[in-house]
Amino acid sequence: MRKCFRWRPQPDGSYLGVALGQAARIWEEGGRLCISGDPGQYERLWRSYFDLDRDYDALDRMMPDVDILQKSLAYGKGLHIFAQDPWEALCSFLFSQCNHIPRIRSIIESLCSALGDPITCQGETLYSFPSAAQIAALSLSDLAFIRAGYRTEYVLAAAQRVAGGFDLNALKRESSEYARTALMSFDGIGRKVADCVLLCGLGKFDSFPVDTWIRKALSVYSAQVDPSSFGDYAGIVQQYLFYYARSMKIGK
DNA sequence: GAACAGGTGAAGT
DNA sequence: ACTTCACCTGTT
Repeated sequence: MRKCFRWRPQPDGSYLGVALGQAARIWEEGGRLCISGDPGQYERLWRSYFDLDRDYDALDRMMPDVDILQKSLAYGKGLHIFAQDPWEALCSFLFSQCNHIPRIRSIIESLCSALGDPITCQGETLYSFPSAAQIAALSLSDLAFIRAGYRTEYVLAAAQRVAGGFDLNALKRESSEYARTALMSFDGIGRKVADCVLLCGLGKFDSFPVDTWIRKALSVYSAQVDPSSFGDYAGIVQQYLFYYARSMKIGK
């Protein structure tokens, strides 16, 4: 839920969201995750999207005895990294630069509700994330309504490139290094955004995005962390750290 | 109303 | 190679 901007809490405690063109309601019942829809849809979509087959508890045994890492692990217990669509992840993290989470959300929501396809789920209407082609068909001034400032140009240029044939999904099969370099060739994508897309959009769990919160937390606790020592759990460690640092406002 | 926000890229040392 | 700054705009 942390790095995903499209699941909204509902009055009854459940969450409503859209992913990969499908809508669902999710809630917790007796400590277990429940997802609306039929078993076929679960197998096809949600099982991999919510990353339900990974052993997140492996970190309990692997996490070094470093104060802040242990605190983060205890605090964020239960977190999962969602397998977002690469294009949606790319846009979301382009919007995220120098922005607060509520504003990122509102930019994405206005984009989706204006351009996405409507999907009904249990009486609610939600909207899919617009494809690159849908966005590429518009001009910069057409897109002014999303109020994303200078980031709109980045997203429009990326949309034109992806709609023109750049295959983001194909990067899943490449090495993290190759995919990172490819992502950083987009205007407005630097190391941090690229690493977020690697982790949340391309399933590269060795990616460890370093943002201001991670930087501050590590420096306040004067902790030395070598992401590569975590192997394919680096991204999950990063999520624990981020969530803890952000919630505690470490360094503020 | 200034300062800042889950960065980036260009220009300046 | 390291430091500084502008970039759009909503919130604090």
